[in-house]
Amino acid sequence: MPRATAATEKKVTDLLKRQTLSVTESRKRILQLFLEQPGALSHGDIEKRAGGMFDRVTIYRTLQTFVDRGLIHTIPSADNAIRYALCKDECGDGHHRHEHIHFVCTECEQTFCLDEVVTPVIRLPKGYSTDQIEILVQGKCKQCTVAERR
Amino acid sequence: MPRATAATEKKVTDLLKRQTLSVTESRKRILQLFLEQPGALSHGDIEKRAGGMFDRVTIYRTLQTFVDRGLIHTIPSADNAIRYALCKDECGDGHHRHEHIHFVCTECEQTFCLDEVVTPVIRLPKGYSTDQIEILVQGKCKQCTVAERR
DNA sequence: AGATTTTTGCAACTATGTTGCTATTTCGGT
DNA sequence: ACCGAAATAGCAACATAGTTGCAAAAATCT
Repeated sequence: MPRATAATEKKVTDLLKRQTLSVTESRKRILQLFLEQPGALSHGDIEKRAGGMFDRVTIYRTLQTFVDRGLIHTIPSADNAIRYALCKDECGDGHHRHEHIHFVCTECEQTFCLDEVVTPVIRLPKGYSTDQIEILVQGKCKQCTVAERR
Repeated sequence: MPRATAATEKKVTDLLKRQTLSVTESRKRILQLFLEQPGALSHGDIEKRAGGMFDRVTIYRTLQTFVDRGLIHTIPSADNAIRYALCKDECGDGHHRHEHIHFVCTECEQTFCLDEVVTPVIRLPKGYSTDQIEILVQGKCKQCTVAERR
């Protein structure tokens, strides 16, 4: 877990300022963790990777703040461990607009956003209305498929 | 929460025997809870509805057993509360085959299986393979929509 | 730099989920 | 209907996850 370079330091600071959030150590560090790697992170993942640098409560609150401001979004799961991933720029204060699906790899156990796969329209029976659609695909990811062929 | 009639008593007993599970009070009661109402139930829901009749651990283990035997299936959620719903007959020992989507109502907060809505095929990028697809739609359900019009 | 506002860390608490062990219940055979 | 073997339930203890109130510390504004 590399320390922040000047460049990433500036990047996370900018992201926070853009959301009019005060720039604090924990926010910078947690945001950096998301930028450092492609997958989604659970609260527990962050706690481990931050290495006891912050209080658990701070991490909970920071994640909640990021979700509220549209910096990250939640990904449901079947194992009682909500994961969080960075949002693209379209998400703003309290509004999340996600058209992509989420992929859970059974090999590396990572969860990714597949931005290039758009959620299809789901036709519901009469009387039902749709607010939001979440698509969770489980399988083997690209990296793990390649790794296995070797 | 009505006590089991002779008819439902027989029904749950038959369901359990069909899976070669021993017929115990807790299994009968928990299965009955699922049959009594249309929505999905979380562990907590069952604990409440069973009214302290069984130990928490028993409920956890019973749910796990039911999932293993294909009597019920899990539904992921974004609020760290896995829900369980009855399976149709196609699910057997260790194999779950679900083609339906799940609907979460924002009004009544219930989760249902929409058996009539089939999960679409999702085309993934090269290198990814699919084991399972879970579709979670959030919105307002039929009952709540009707209730509001009155 | 100082006042104000926001955020953090701590403590305490609730809820959720797991494991090992023993007592009880269920089931198959008679 | 009863008995022994096997499965299940309950208990205790523990582990993990998430919440709230409050005082100390840090960030922001001017």
